[in-house]
Amino acid sequence: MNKPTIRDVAERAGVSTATVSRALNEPRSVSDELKEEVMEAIEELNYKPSSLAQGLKTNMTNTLALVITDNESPFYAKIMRGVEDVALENDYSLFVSNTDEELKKEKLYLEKLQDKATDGIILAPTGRSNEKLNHLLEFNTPIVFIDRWLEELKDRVDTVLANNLKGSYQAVEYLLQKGHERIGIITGVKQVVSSEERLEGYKKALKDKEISIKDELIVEGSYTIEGGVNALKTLLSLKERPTAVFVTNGKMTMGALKLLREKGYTCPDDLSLVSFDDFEWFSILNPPVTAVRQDSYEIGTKSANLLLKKINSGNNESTESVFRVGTELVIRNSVKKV
Amino acid sequence: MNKPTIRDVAERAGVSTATVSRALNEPRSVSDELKEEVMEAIEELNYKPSSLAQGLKTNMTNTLALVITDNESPFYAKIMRGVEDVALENDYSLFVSNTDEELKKEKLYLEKLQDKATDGIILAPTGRSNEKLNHLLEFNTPIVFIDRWLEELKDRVDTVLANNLKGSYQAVEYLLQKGHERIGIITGVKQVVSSEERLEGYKKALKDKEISIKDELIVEGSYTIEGGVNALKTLLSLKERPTAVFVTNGKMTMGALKLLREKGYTCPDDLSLVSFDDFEWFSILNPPVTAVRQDSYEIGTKSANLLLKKINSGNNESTESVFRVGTELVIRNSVKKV
DNA sequence: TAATGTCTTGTAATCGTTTACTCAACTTTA
DNA sequence: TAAAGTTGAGTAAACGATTACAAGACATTA
Repeated sequence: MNKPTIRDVAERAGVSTATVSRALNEPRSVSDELKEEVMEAIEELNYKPSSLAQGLKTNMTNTLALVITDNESPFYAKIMRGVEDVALENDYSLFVSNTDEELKKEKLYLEKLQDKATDGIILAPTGRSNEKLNHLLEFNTPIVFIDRWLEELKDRVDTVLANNLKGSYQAVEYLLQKGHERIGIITGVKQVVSSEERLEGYKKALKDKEISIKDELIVEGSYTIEGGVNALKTLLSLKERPTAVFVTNGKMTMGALKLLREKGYTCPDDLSLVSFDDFEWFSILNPPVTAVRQDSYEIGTKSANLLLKKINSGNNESTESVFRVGTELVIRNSVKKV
Repeated sequence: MNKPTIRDVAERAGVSTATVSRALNEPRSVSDELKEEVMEAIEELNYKPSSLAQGLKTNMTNTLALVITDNESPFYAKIMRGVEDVALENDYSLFVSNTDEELKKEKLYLEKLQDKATDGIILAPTGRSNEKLNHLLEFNTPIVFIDRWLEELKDRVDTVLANNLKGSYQAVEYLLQKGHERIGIITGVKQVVSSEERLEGYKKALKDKEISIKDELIVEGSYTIEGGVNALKTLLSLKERPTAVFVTNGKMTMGALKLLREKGYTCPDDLSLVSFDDFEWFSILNPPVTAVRQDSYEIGTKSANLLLKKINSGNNESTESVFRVGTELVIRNSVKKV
């Protein structure tokens, strides 16, 4: 059976297509009798207006896109939830895609989105600028960044992200309170703000306690499990080992814990650990891991609401530009007092 | 700046819109000179054909939809990855939505998809039939089920799912080998095949060893963390406790482990445990959890490929109807010998 | 009663593509 | 050299909605 069109409905109800359209879009302008006839026909045929045709005519598709780096990460999975909930509430559908931190894939997806005529895009940029993004901006597609931003576009695109500096500061401050002074940090992907900010929080906390910052204690883990493993390996091979590490995202924490287990080290006895990102399963680990929780669901809802506001206002200028979402240190048992 | 249309390109290249369209869709039918002119104009304007208009004309949108119950579950997150990878390879975009096991949300999303004119849908049905699904089928939208199916639609819709019975059987067989005889099972959502099959595997393994099946050892956990907690509570409150439990999905395993920790029980000393679903973090738990791994990535790729085949063949009849993906028992340390 | 305004409805153009038809300009063939 | 075939282009009609415009039927007003 073919999908019914507005013409089928019109015919069945004995009215013009204009009347059907009006019955649906501005019900008050149609008489009650006709309205009823129309609705009946719609019901009988299971008619739903074609979004394609509507979109073509109205230039609105009621579609958003979420472009993240990895939907398997609980961090992004929760963000996606937030975005989806807001989208659903406002009757928008959602495209989702993963870039795997690859600029190439980011470009590819943005290009596809250009022609899908998405009403707006929420993007976690991989870090470098790219021409497809500029095309989209030229054509006034509303865009909101999450978790990261691009320096060159900072004044044209709003960003929603956690208060990385504060969260990071709290984590390291906590380690200091517990008596640790030789604290390693495993950092994320270079050129990505969230990563840089977390490093800064670490430095600031140390500085405030007048503890010198040692380059050897700063190791890059590039936000992956493997990276976490290797970075911790490096830290553990230091002549003078750190007594604690601050791991700046959940995936790398997973890697770090894996390595500790393999090497037969126990946490926190041999090494204390605090993680940025708090995953659900942290609480059933042995020991339960102390972590900085960022409210990723809120990053999702906030960015989606922001995007919708832009779409609806038709105003594509950003005013406030950076929106911070709170963090919270969840203290468990992976840090020992020294 | 406004999005350039095919007319803008045609004008700039000094040809008709038909030529532009042909240059893009059947390059051999256009002379090299004109083709070059056209391509140049396209480049200069950053022109991308409007999918909306194309879709309206051709009835193909190059869009798939994935409707799952929970993208935060690693099981579905991996499936999504599989689907996305296949989609990207074939130049399709992907809508994703969560039903939270709610029939109401399932209906809502399916209804939205009807008018978006998605080329095909991959659905993890919540378990009960629904009229929106029937509408879609009436209008010949290709659909593939994953992880579950609906009895009434079994002959009209193909399904891709794990070999639940075998995986389950292996898990319980393993427990039996280790000397356990009083084995509890925490089952999933009722009316859902994957859940029923896992229960059956459990029963079959017991029967084959001529161990009687006790109703009190079968408790429903409805696939949620909370459910896992409560179900295990029930099992532990039995006069005669089981020495092992088989937990039939990863989320409930999380709940079970949570409860054990709270109660101060240790695994496997106080209770052995095997999980259906193998999550990445199982290996860093204490003890690492023995689990049945289902290749969810393959469920994703297989279902997507199947769907694409249906879309391309225009043939919406299902022939084989059920596709099974292998499982594997990953033995770690959560089962002790008795 | 005629003029004016309001309320409903229909007609037809339009959004940006694709594609069935045409047709002119060459090639080929006998 | 004339008939037939091949190529490469353009014209214009869809696809399924929305909406400016027109117009008929009433109600209102002077």
